[in-house]
Amino acid sequence: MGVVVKMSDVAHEAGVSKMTVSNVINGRPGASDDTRERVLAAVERLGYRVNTTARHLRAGRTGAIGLLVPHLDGPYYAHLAARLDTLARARGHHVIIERTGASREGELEAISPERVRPYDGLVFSPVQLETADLSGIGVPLVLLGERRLAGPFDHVMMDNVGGADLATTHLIERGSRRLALVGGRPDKGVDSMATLRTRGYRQAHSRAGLPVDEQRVVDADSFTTKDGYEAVMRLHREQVPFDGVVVLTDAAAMGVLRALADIGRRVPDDVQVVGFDNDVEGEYLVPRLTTIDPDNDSMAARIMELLFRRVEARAPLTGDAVEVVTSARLVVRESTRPRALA
Amino acid sequence: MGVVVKMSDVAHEAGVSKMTVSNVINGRPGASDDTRERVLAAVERLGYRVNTTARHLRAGRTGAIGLLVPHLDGPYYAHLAARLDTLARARGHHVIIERTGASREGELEAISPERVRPYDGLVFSPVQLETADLSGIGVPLVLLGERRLAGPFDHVMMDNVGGADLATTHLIERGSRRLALVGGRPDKGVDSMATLRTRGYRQAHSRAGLPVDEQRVVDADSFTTKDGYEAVMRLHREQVPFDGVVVLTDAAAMGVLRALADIGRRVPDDVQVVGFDNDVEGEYLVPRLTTIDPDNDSMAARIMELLFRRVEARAPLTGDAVEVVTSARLVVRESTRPRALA
DNA sequence: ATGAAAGCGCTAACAC
DNA sequence: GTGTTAGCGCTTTCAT
Repeated sequence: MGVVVKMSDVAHEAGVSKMTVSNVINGRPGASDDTRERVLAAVERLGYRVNTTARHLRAGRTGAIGLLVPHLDGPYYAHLAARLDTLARARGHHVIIERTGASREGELEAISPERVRPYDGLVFSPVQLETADLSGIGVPLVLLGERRLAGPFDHVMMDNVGGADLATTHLIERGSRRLALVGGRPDKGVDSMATLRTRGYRQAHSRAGLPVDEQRVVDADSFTTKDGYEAVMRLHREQVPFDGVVVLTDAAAMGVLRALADIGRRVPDDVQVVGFDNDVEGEYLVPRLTTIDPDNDSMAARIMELLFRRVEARAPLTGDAVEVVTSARLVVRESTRPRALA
Repeated sequence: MGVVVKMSDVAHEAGVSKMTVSNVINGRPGASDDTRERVLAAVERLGYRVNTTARHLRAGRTGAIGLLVPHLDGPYYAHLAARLDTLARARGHHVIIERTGASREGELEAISPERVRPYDGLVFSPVQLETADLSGIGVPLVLLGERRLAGPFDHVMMDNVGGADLATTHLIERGSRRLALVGGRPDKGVDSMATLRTRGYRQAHSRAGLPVDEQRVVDADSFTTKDGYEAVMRLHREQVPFDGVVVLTDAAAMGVLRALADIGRRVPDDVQVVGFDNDVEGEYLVPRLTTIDPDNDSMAARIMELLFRRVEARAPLTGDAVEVVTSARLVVRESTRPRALA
């Protein structure tokens, strides 16, 4: 247990040199099948595992990928972190999470040379910072999230517009004509989750040739369950007619469902509801929530692909920045009707 | 930017040897004040930072602390992870999060020699595993959470019993006599958050000489907002009288507050409510939630203290296991009455 | 009080 | 196809 097996032990056991062991372990060519087998057998027998610290020292790397996120309150970034870490491990790295607090100072500190030095690469979800703030960064960097920063940075974002369009179109196809939007927000030039999803809602309407009734577009502070509940209650109080609700998040959709129950409207018979995010809870609600799956897994995969392209090339900023928008998928469950109405 | 300053550069700049630089940097004795100053000046001027990878290689360590948790759904473990990471960094380490999925297989895999090897130490919140499963572990380990495993392991837990007692006693002192317990669970020998907090509720009653009316002890599936809401609705439907509610979690307390509003009972005038966890949201509820603060920060501090005691001694299991119970604190806000009634 | 040498475990570069 | 040499940046040991 206490004994640590090193490469030279394997070399000795297999009757070869350390270098040959290294070559075999790393799948490099230039070792006969015979030698390869003996080495692998020795590795197996001794239970050898490479010392990544030594490998990183030699390679001039640390093995750490920094994930800079505004907060860890919701499940979103926590899940993303877990997913990214799994992917990083497959490449001999690991993910360190740093909270920026969503403030300009917090973000500036997090990307300062001092703090950034220990990382081989960075995944950053910016809230306040602009392109200029990132100019001197000496580390491979992938941007994440709604904010589209011009510049030489790879950027991965979920398809907020397309997803909301998908959700809205689904409700229209299944017979709703007066669609409320819970969490809608006016488009003031700055992209955010809310403005982008609102754009998708409008886009679907215009494609279907349906007008948007502005009194049905209700803002919802922070997209919590409570906000969703109150948004519906407000519509009800003000007697705004609606037969479908597009909700900006599943959390808020939970509140929407409860509110509809409280005011005696059946889902999906009287009102259809569609959420966004595909939170696990949605599957256990009554009725089970139809929602948009932003496919966070493939988002995480794309992020790591882009990041390691640069990490491995040891080139933080080689001109060709890539922008990836991962495609959203509709998950139909019980809060929308099983098929189109006549 | 691209140039990396190493210790030999500093040594050259200060006109001393690497060894002297190392001594100064690490605060070791045996360097004249004069030399020390020159070295520090050189460090400053060149912007030198130690290469932790090299340091760890030399020390035979990795710098990684593994945090093995069942899941990352709620804010609880996410916050803990962030807190632990901050503390670990102060000691030149960092925290890697691993999800076990709360299953026996998941936990066994996570503590397998293969997976554990890359860590200098482990913080583990066990759900299924028993002492025997941890027997051969060759890494410093601190256990975390409700489950009290016999054995040579340090263990840190929050004071669930004391906290619930504190909450219950507070309600009694402020004049409630018929206290409901939302999330209560019968004590079947296996300790869990729910059974421990239930014990505190009973303990406070018996100390105050008050009987516990079992029909007021309501189970709540998974302590979500919805569970809390439904628990109160059930009490209401079954016409169980109550003038105070102890809720096992703040999340559930949110549902309790809404339910009380729905059935027209004023808080704290008709019914007092106290939660547990001191979630940030509690401060923004209407009324603001009185709650128990489990002091997660000092819990995190104790965990790291205990862990590094072993990491630095390079002794995973030196006989003297410590069990720490961090003390809970009452946070009085608006959901309980400002002072004792006559 | 300070320094020189050796080596942590691995791999790039160059023999053989 | 395989081995040898050298060195990544740091710290332990032993001299001075």
